[in-house]
Amino acid sequence: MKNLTLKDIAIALNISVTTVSKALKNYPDVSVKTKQRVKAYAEKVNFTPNSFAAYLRTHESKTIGIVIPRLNHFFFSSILRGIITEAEKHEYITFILCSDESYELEKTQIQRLLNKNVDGIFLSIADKTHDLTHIQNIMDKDTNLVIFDKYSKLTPCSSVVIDDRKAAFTAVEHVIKKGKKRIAHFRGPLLPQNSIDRFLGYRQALEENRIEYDKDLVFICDEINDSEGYDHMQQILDQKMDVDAVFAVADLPAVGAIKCLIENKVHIPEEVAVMGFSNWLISSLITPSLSTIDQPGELMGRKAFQVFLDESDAKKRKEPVVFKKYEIETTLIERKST
Amino acid sequence: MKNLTLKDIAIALNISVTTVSKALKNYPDVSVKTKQRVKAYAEKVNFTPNSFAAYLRTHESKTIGIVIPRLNHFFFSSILRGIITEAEKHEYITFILCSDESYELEKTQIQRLLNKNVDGIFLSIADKTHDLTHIQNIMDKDTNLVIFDKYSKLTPCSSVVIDDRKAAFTAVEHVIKKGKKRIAHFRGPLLPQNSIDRFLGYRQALEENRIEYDKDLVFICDEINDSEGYDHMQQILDQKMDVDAVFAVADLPAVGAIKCLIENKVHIPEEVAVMGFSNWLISSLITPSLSTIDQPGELMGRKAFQVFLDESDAKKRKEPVVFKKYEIETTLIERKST
DNA sequence: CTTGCAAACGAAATCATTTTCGTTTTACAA
DNA sequence: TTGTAAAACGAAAATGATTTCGTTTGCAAG
Repeated sequence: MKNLTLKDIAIALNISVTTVSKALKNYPDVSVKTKQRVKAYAEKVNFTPNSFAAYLRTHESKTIGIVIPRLNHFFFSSILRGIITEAEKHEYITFILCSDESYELEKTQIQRLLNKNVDGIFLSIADKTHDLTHIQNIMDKDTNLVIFDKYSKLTPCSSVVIDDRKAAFTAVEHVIKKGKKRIAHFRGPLLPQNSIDRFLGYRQALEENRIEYDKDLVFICDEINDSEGYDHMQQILDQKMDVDAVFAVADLPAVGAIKCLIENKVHIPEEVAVMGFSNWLISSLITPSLSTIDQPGELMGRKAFQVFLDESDAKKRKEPVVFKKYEIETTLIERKST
Repeated sequence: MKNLTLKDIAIALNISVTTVSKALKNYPDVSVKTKQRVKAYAEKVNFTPNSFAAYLRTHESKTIGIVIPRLNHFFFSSILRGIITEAEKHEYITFILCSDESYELEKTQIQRLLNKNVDGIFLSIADKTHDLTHIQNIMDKDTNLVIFDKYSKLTPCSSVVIDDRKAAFTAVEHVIKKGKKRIAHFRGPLLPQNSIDRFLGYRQALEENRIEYDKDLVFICDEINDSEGYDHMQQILDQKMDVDAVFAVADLPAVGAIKCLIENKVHIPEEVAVMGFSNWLISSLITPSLSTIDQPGELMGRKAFQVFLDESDAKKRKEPVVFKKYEIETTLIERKST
């Protein structure tokens, strides 16, 4: 069964293709009677206009694309959900690509989205992304771009992020208020701004509470997973370091640390408290449950789409687009691990 | 900066649009010299053909669509990853939609994909899907369909699944071998075939090991999450039921059960063993770690795409398409909870 | 010098929709 | 009855790539 076209309807009703098209789009120069006839028939035969042909004229694909560094990732999945559901409400449909934290892939995938003439691109840049020529390509093609979570300070576009520094500050201060003074930090890799900012928040919290910063208490997680957290924790225990709390850059390393502490029969939080970051589902399910910072992914996704829509509208009205940085509020979630 | 077209290249090189198109697609009736000239120029100006215009002639969109019931879900994310990465290798790009387990949404989303003229649809049907008219729409439009994980026995298409019954059988037998005899089952809702099959596997394992089936030991999880597992477990403890193991339909309810057991200071696995299903990341991270059945999502996704590709090729060669059911192997993962 | 043929190129149709612009029809006042 | 404006409709161009079918050119054989 081949696809129905305007022509088929036109022949069936013995009118022109033009009139059918206009009737369906409520043009004023079609009589009410004809409109009804056309719409009724289109409904009956379940006609839907061919989006490809439509694009050729309108140059609106009603399509967006998302590039994220990881797919199997609670936080990014939440963002996806936010963008997709919001997009659906506005009749947009979403391509998804995963860069696997690779700059090369990120580049080709963006090119692929541009080739598909998406109306907007949503990007969380990979840890290893160093230059921004691929982003320039998006600009050159005049495609809307919204960056979320992982950003670079240099990108000429709007972004939806959290205040990593402030959130980390809150997290560490919470631990300090619990009476902890020797707080280790499992930080992320050197490159993405997020891990830098969270580290800075950590330092600032120490500083403002007159706790001396000890660089030996900072451990780098090259990959943000549980085993790095486990290993760092084990090292702390092996070396009998004086540590009474850990603030991890994300929930997974924190969970790894907890696993290690349990296996070594160290009491949480009495002997060592553990603080995560992101509020993944897992943080509420482990025992003891993990205190963390809630990073509302779905909300960020929805906001990102709205930003896109606003800029898209502005462009249509030929207004100048001003780039903004939207900071979504995070909240401290206190659980048993602190 | 507007999009480059064949015409732009043609003008620049002072040849016809036809020749440019043919040169880029390696037609034999273009001289080697011209081909080189065209390709070099196209490369230089970073030309990519407009996919919408191409579709209009070829009727191949090089696009696929996935509809899944949940997005923020470890197993489905893995499948996504499998399909997307495999699709990318073959120059396909992927739309994603989420039905939220709603039949209505599933229906409209499939319609949306059909409107976008995707070459193939990958579907895991929602729990609440009862009739299959929307699937008929896919057939009517002669679009390839591959069903994975959640399937219905009635759908006229290929599917990539696991043998839920056998896997559940293996899981329960494992628990029995550990010396357990009073094994409760937290089953899924009544509708999807998976929870039925897992339940049947559970019964079969009991039967073949001469353990009497006790319907009071079967609890239904309407939503497959941790809190239902927690609540059922609490009920078992409150009523002091004679239970020495639990086999849950999925990892989340199993994790809930573990949480409950820990809080009630019941020893795992000595007093009560817990068996999950799916091998979510979380199952290896909690303490005690959860024994489970590994359901290789990414592999299933890759297989699903290959099935699509095969059927797609068969269609192109006008060969008849025979629908097959591919069963992916699952493996028992023994951890501390048993 | 013609004919035949292959190599190289291009005109034009095609895909399905949108939209401009022109034509026909209708309605109503003069 | 005629004139005129508005209402209703349709022809055709345009979107950009693909592909069929011709056309041109050069060259060799007859």
